[in-house]
Amino acid sequence: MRDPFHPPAEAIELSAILSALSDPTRLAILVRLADTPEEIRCGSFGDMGAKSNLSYHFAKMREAGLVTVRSEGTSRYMSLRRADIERLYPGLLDQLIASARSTVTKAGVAAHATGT
Amino acid sequence: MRDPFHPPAEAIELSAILSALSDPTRLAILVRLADTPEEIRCGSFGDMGAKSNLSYHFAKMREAGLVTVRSEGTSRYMSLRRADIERLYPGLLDQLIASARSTVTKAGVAAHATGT
DNA sequence: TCATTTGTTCAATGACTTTTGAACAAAAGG
DNA sequence: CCTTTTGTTCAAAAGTCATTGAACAAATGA
Repeated sequence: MRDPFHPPAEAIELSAILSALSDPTRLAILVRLADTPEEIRCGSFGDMGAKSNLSYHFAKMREAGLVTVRSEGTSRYMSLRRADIERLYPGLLDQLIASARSTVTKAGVAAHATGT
Repeated sequence: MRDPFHPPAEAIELSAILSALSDPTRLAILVRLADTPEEIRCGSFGDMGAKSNLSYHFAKMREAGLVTVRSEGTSRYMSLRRADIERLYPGLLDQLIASARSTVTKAGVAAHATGT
């Protein structure tokens, strides 16, 4: 499979980053990516919904400039574009991750509402 | 005019905050609010678009828990809900303001794209 | 009372979002 | 070659978003 398109760093817009993270599922994906030092295989998010829907969420995050996606065999591996985002918006990504962590549980979805 | 509804602090969701700030006009409003120590009269944003559209944007920000709106005479005054947001998501609001400042110019809309 | 100021609400429009299942594509393994 | 694995793309549906101008409401001031 071919590697997908990624926007160049200069084209990463703040509003697009926030838009990408305005969805609870994608916030949960962010936290999982932040909690994992290596790349994550896209398939390992299977507990978060249907394949086609996840594919849609991955594309959103990739098009916003939040993640890099790499193809290998039949699989795809994702990781955060830490350096690019840090250079454009210093401190932003870490802060978003910290805030998201307080909202997202290990299970994958929102807490706060349930009081945990 | 009656004061509008505001969500209680516990109901302020991260995804709603990010959603409210995923729009360039509202990011510009955020920066203007952050740059002004006192409340701002809603009418003073007239350079950012049509009245009815601004009213829509104000409502979005208010419903997300980002701002407080107070009525006085025929006017409305807006300010950031700094304390509430700081307690729920420490550091988040200041970071978003800092990042937004690098994207938004005094004129009101986006820079970065134009290279300024 | 009548007009002005300030802002909201409404209806309409066109565009985007999220979600689903079915169809498709590409690599790998038998 | 056939099958399995992994993931994308497509079409459809239902919902939300941003924007506009017109109509409305409420306070103020002549």
